[in-house]
Amino acid sequence: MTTTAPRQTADERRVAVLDAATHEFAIRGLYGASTEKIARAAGISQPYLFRLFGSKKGLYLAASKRCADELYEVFARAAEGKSGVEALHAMGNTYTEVMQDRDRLMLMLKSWTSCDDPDIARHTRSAWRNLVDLAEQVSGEPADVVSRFFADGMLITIFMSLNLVDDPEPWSTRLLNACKDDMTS
Amino acid sequence: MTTTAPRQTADERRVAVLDAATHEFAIRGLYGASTEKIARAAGISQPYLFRLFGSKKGLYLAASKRCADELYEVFARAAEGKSGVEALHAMGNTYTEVMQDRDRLMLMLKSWTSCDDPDIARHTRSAWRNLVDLAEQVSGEPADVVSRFFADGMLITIFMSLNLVDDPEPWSTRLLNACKDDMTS
DNA sequence: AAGTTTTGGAAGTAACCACTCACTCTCACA
DNA sequence: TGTGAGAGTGAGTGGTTACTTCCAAAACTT
Repeated sequence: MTTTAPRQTADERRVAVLDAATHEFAIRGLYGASTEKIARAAGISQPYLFRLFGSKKGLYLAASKRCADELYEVFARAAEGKSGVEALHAMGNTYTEVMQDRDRLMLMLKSWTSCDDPDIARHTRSAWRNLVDLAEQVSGEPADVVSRFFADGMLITIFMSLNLVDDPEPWSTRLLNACKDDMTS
Repeated sequence: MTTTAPRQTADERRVAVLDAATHEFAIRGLYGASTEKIARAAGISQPYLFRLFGSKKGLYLAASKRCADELYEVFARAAEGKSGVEALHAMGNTYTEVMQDRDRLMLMLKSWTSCDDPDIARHTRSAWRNLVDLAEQVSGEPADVVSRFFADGMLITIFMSLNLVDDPEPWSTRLLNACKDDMTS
């Protein structure tokens, strides 16, 4: 008597695959990750993964897109009903929370820096444009304030990827404190 | 009558291999780049590449290290005889010049964001520590000024990798102008 | 001239890769 | 009860990969 695995809809499977893919791509990148490992981690066979997402790059873009969309949503919700620097601070606070999820952090970062693939570059540019538009419109602050918001965000992001937040050094603590002061409340 | 290729010393070859490796790793990253292609681009066979550098990761680290060392040197020379924000501005100006070399830019960025490998992470942290120490000591400015210097640098770097400097959009120009204003002179 | 070191490569090896083909099984519904 | 659509995979396929073994020839040393 063999136990029959419960069936799922394709959409449910897609979510599971995206979760596994986010993890693998975050660690090893587009080229380093293996579709076989992703499929097994999602509990399906490798051929089915290709049926669901077409190609490895298709899967990468889907995972990357989901990440970017979620970040946008979180930002928009955080700033709801706020304006000015108050809105920016709300977004900044949310950002550091969201990026505690290391898979999310590393996948975003990898997409931002893997722009030698034109498809990834196009997606990344549009994700950035959306975020900047949101920050400018919702805050109404001038470019130098918004610029500083994103610049501080980038430094924090790089330092998080280097694990300098959980495992700090004196110099990194100095810089982080300074830029957190004007990014969050 | 076959023309005999002139022999070179191992050190000369190593330089050629590092040049080729910097290019390939910058575009495709540690996992995506092929040692075969790097060897051919450097004008040698693949086995000899492994003799010169031991392993693919060894080569990656060597290329990455050379890049970081050169950046440090360039910074130190730019700030020579200067202090305060003047020193930072000199370093900022040099930075944007140096990073015109896209191979250098992308390889640095890839190292900063490929920290799931402990060896790469260790190297990246120490490179960052050196740069921050230099900026703090040579400028003598407080942490918030130095922090802003690096934060602006990060935003510029990401935007350069996204080609938003050579192929700008209105929103990116706004942000870039704002942060260039207080990073360079 | 003999011997040693160093530069350099031809020819593998074993593992892994993205992706395909042909196929089975389940289940909703007519 | 039968049929068709969607869920799911075993077994490949052709190609690439990092890395090794072993050998050759040039160049330096004595």
